[in-house]
Amino acid sequence: MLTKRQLLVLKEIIRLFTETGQPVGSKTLMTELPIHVSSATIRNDMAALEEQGLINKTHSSSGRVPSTKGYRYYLDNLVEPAEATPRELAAIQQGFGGHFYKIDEIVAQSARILSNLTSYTAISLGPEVSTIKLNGFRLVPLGNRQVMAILVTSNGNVENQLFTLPPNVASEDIEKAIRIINDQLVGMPLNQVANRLATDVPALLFKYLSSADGFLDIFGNVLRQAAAERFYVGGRLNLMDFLGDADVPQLKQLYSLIDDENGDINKLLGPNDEGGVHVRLGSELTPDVLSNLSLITASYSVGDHGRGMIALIGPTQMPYSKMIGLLDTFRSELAKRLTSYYSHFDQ
Amino acid sequence: MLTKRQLLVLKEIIRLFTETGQPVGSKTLMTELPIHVSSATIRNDMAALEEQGLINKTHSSSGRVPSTKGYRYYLDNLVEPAEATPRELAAIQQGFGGHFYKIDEIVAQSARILSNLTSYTAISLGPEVSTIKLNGFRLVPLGNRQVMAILVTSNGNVENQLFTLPPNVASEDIEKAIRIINDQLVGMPLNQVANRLATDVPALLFKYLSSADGFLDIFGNVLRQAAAERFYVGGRLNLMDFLGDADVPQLKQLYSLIDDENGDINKLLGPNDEGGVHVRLGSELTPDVLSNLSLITASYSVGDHGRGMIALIGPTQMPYSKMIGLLDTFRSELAKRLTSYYSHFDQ
DNA sequence: TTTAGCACTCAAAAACAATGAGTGCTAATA
DNA sequence: TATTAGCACTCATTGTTTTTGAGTGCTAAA
Repeated sequence: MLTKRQLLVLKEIIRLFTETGQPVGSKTLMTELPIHVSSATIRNDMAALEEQGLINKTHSSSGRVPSTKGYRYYLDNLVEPAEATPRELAAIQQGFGGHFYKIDEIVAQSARILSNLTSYTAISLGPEVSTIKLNGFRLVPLGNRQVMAILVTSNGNVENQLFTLPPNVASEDIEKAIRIINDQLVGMPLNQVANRLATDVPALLFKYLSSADGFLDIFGNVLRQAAAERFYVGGRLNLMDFLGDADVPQLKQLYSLIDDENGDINKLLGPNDEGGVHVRLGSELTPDVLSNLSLITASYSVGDHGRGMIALIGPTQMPYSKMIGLLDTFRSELAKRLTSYYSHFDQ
Repeated sequence: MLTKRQLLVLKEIIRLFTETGQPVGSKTLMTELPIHVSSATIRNDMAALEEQGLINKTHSSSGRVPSTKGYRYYLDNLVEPAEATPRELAAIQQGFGGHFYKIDEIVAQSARILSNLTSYTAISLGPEVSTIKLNGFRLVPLGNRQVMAILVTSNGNVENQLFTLPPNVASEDIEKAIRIINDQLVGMPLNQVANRLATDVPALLFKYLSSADGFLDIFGNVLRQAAAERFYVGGRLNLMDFLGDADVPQLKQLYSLIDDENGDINKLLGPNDEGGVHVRLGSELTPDVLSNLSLITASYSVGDHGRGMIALIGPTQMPYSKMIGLLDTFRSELAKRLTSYYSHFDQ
């Protein structure tokens, strides 16, 4: 349908537009293209490309700009991912170099590294498995009726929360509660634990304890924390650089979207079922705020510790070949780092 | 030096400019002022005010705008703080109504409430005392060589950090270390503890333990966390509303300033020695990014639990009388809430 | 199929005019 | 002496017109 030269023209338009941000005209293309044809010939090709909806004019006598459809075609057929440079690889590895005590620290760090590397905004979603189990639950009395609740999961995650006991709670009651929890629930997947907490566990506790209410709340709370899907954003401020000059209202909307801790981030990122690097842009993106942006996602797997996802928000005119290659390298480095982290808990 | 009518004119210019954001002309003033004089008379007064540098023209034939000096004069001599409305008071009290397990939760909440109430950006700095003492230090083993370090201070603050033991650490060593720490340091002000941690404590530990290095790191870390001055920002996004349309670079600078967790926030807020509500604006503010903004600070004291501070960043043309009154009410409500919180630890 | 040539389009910049809110000054007035 | 009416003047803002130039589509020749 499209000739080889026309594809070359499309590719070049995307390259130049990405570089300069300006519509690309036939004369410019004539000097930039590796082949030697006149500007009139290129104009004919451009007319064909426009016919297909792959490029657009900003006004009747302007140069051309790639359309969403054009980018889509480019991404599906033409783009050649560029390897990450040694310098980039080194930056990634150095970023992951330190010692981490929690998965979340690694995940947060991954968002920082990626945003630094790209100058875009990165969102990192840690690996998640439905098979995480409850490894233990403690209450550490700290004096003054303050107690710290600590929940440990099979993947080495630790959640804690401080709370204050009601005045009338007996300390043997606490110990009993702890014993019951640990006897009954340890070794069970977290979602099952949550289930039982909603069904038979309360009765069980009430059988032995005088007042189990506050206790249940706390346990439920920490459990929810442990099961919650957390994500980390790196390079928040970068949005301001690439998001159109002065579109402050859009900026604000975007930040609310990103900062919304309890909002469903998956709605934004999409499912992370398949491996590989995916790009969605413009009208392909669901919340309308993103309509002039581009979202690159890459999922990775950490053995049987589940799949995570890392995403990049940037302008539509991204250097895709570079970014796709970089993200591909990045996700495998991140997976490597997480695997090494988990190896402590696998013996 | 200035006549009564001139002051009235200044006050009215500030009121109108705050309301409309537009330069105020002599005709407008004529209709708005409570007294009846001609626009020419007002023009003469305006000339006098301009002579003093209290108001400015934006161009040679424009209306007048209050200068920084004009605002300063207004704040020092003319402003009449307005009482917080019952509705505002109710909002504050409702915001502080819930149960809090940590001081920091209250402080963070205070920033949220204040920013909601004002639509500006609020910074809240919790009460800080040099007399906080170390109440205890624990290490809770969690399995897999993971340990949670917990530090409790005399004001009920609890800091914790997760870490992993090196493979060769004996558990009796840990207990010994804990015992030494608690015997030697509990009851001592945090800064003294930090001091001793830098001087004689290491030797002490090394005397009894084979390897105390990682252990010291952890303790030092948690101690630093406990002693750190933390602040909370509410209504971050509001900056975008009142900071000039489209001055994205300034926005970005401001956010870096505010988000900088380890930066010295006191440099921004100034000392909180005196009580009362203070306003600084324009060129009176030190980081230049703030030069077209206004910063209202209010400090409060929570008995012998030290002094805290709450601040508001907004546009220079704020409704000062309202804001000053509101902040005054707010700080006393916050102090009340904190006092009630601390009362648990005072018996 | 490609290309030279040319008329045509239109955003952007520049030049110009009109409007009107607001000023400073002067001279008359209370 | 303080106030005011009157008037010429200034200048940001808005609207209009012109000019420019990059870029296009089309036609006819190579």
